[in-house]
Amino acid sequence: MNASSPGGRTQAQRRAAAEAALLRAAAEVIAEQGVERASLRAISARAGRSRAMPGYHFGSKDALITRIVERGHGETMAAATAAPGLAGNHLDALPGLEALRLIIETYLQHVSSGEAVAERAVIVMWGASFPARSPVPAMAGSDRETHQYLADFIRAGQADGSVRASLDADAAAVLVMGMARGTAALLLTHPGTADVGHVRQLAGEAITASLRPRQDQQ
Amino acid sequence: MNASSPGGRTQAQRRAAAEAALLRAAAEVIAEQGVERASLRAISARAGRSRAMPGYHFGSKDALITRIVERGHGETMAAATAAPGLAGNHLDALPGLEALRLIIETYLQHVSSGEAVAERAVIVMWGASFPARSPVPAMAGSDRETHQYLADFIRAGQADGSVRASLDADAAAVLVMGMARGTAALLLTHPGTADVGHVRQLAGEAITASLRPRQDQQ
Amino acid sequence: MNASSPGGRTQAQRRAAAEAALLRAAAEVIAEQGVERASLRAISARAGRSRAMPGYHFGSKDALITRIVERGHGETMAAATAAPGLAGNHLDALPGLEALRLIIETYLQHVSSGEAVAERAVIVMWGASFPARSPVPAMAGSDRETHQYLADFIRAGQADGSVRASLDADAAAVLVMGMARGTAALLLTHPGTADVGHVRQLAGEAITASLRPRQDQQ
Amino acid sequence: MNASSPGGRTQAQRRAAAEAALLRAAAEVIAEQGVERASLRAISARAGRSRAMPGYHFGSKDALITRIVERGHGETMAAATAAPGLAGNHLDALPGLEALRLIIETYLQHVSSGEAVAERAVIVMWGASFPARSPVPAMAGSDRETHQYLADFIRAGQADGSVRASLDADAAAVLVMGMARGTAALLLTHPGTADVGHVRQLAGEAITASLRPRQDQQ
DNA sequence: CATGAATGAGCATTCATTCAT
DNA sequence: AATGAATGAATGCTCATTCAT
Repeated sequence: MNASSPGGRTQAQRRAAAEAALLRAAAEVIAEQGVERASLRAISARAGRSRAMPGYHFGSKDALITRIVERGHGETMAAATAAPGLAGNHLDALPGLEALRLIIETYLQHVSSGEAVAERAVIVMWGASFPARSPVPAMAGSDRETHQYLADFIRAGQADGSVRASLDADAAAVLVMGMARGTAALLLTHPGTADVGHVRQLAGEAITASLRPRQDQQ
Repeated sequence: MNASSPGGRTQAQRRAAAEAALLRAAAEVIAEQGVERASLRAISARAGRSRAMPGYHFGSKDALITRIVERGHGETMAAATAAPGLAGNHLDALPGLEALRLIIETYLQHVSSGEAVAERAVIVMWGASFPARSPVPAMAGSDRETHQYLADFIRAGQADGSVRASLDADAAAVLVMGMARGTAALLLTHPGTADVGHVRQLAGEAITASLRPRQDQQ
Repeated sequence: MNASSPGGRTQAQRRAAAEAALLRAAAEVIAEQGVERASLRAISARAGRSRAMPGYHFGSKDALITRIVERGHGETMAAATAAPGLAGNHLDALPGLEALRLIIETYLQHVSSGEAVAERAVIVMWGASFPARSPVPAMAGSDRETHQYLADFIRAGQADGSVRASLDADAAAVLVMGMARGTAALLLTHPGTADVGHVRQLAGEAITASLRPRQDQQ
Repeated sequence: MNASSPGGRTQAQRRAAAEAALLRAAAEVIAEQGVERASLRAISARAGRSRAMPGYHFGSKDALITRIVERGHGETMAAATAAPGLAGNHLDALPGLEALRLIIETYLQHVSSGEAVAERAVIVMWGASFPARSPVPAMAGSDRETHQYLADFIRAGQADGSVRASLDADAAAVLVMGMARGTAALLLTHPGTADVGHVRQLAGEAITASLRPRQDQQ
């Protein structure tokens, strides 16, 4: 765009690179120290930039946090959608209950892999949002989106018969989301307590067994 | 003890009352503002005491937090044990799976009631313990105790036949605990999203359906 | 005095014992930590008494400090007077210059012995009195007494011919006192730097050589 | 460096000016109130800066104190080297004993002049270093340097014959340094007690008379 | 476009002191 | 006579933010 950028990298590109470096550093520091303890100084230092960069690029710490929340939400959604068990199929092609189980198992697998810094940061920020006056207001919206995302799959499952029609879709979504986030948090904070694969499989079974139409029981 | 205190309030009683007031106030402020934002000033003010009291009674903020964690852990255990559905029976008299379901349902009921300040504070502190370097080190021990408590019921269920013998008791305990804490957190942070009773019932069904011996499937 | 003290120890004796224990503990803590860092809590703890005892017995920290200053001053004077080289004679029987030299050498010997807690505390409090607004106001009076004590010996020496008549007795007293206190402080803070005996002997020679009547010059 | 600063005050200059103002203010407050009573608030206020500046420029109070110690040490050395009696000559050109006497007399003159804020601060910090656990750890190194500086002159005097060869140079250095610091402290804390000129002259005579080779005695 | 100097608010903690017992 | 509970003031320090360069 700007003809004055000689090296082939436009200013917009440099700006985007700087922001990406800051966001990555922020996610790392947040995952390590928590939202409140993650100082802009530490984030700037880890990103190798000057202390004023966060304010310059994002305006305030709250705005930076909001960006991290959105970014982590997006990455989590993308990772869930790109489930390894899909084999090219789209998630919507599966029965609702199967899609739900696959999403949760993929999520637990992904989070526990140790590579998902953004997802870990999201869990940390989720934890920080528990107080009544949350210092991460952006988390509320992200949570609502996640809830709707899961509830929609449950309703789809009720439509296609894979999910029991009589149950409250919102309550089921709260259960599924709470189970996924809660077990993920425990797996991260208490790594050696249980085998990740077993937990993941059990989580899938719990979803399937509790949401499917009643077969044998009356 | 001291005969010179005629009014019925000994110094030990006054001290205990002051500590109780501080602990109650601390739990409230933590539930409202979070662990880091809960300043000793605010806690003292809410307890109606001077700013130096937390330091005088507990030595440091960390020690106060530890006390709150222990207290909340104890109250949670007591509330779970005193389940309303027990009707005088002891928890150990039930089959392991039934006891587990009762504990979790009681917990969710209790937390959502709005009266359980200590339990809500525990959830908030649990959320604060998600970063790799947790500012609530005492939470780790409390979590481990809770895990063992649940795992023991699961193993008891495997012994009495109410829980599938082939599953990993630790993995199951992680799932149950994660589900309970995670759904409780969601119910607290997003109150109107789903009906508490439905979520509680679904949680119980998820536990029962996923841990009981397989009946129909193969 | 009080007939209600059964054990043979009167209340006045018990009071004196408590005060002595507090004063000894205070001198120790002051020698270790300095005047400002010597908290009444630490002093009480070292004396094995309750935290309110200093205030009860001395009224305030300043008053306690004043008592320590007076006590240390007295002990220093007593130690200087009981010089080991006197062999029964009284200090006043010696020529003024010789008495002065003996006082200083005894003082340096005594302070460096490691047993003189009160004297070390006096040096520490002397150091604390260097700021323009001293937190040890009692030190000024003690210093003045010491100055007069030394100046009197110098004037006596001028009268008996052992000290040069032409010199300013006050200036000489400042020099002698500064030399004694300053070298004592250095010996205490930098123990291994020089041999105590050499320093003590040199100090004596410096006093003798600079204050005696001129023999060879002119 | 930066061409965009037209007014002649670069950022580096502003930083240096701010640090100098803080150091000067710190020396003043320390000389007045002592090291422990010299709060960063008071220092900032006297420097006309905000309360966060000491932390920003020096990191901690200890680091600031260390800077003051080094600065005062340097100024003291510079003042001693630039003795008014030198008349262009270098200090090393004099006999060792003469140089030593000149250094001490210059020091006493300089300190008593009332203009030497840094030197007075050094004396105050020296006094604060008397406790066994000194709150001014940087003073130890500064003292050692001063000791070596003086001991080297004494050894040079022994080499050139102006100082008695048989004496312990380290012991003599302790005596000279203790005398200088001690008398300076007394002159500052008890201004009217003795004439500064007399004390200074007597100090010089004491050094000369006690360190020179014995002429008449024996 | 980007930096670092500078600020004011807030934090946990320690202290000498006072008071009821 | 003696204790420990309780207080308000003060301290060093960290932080997000703003501003001149």
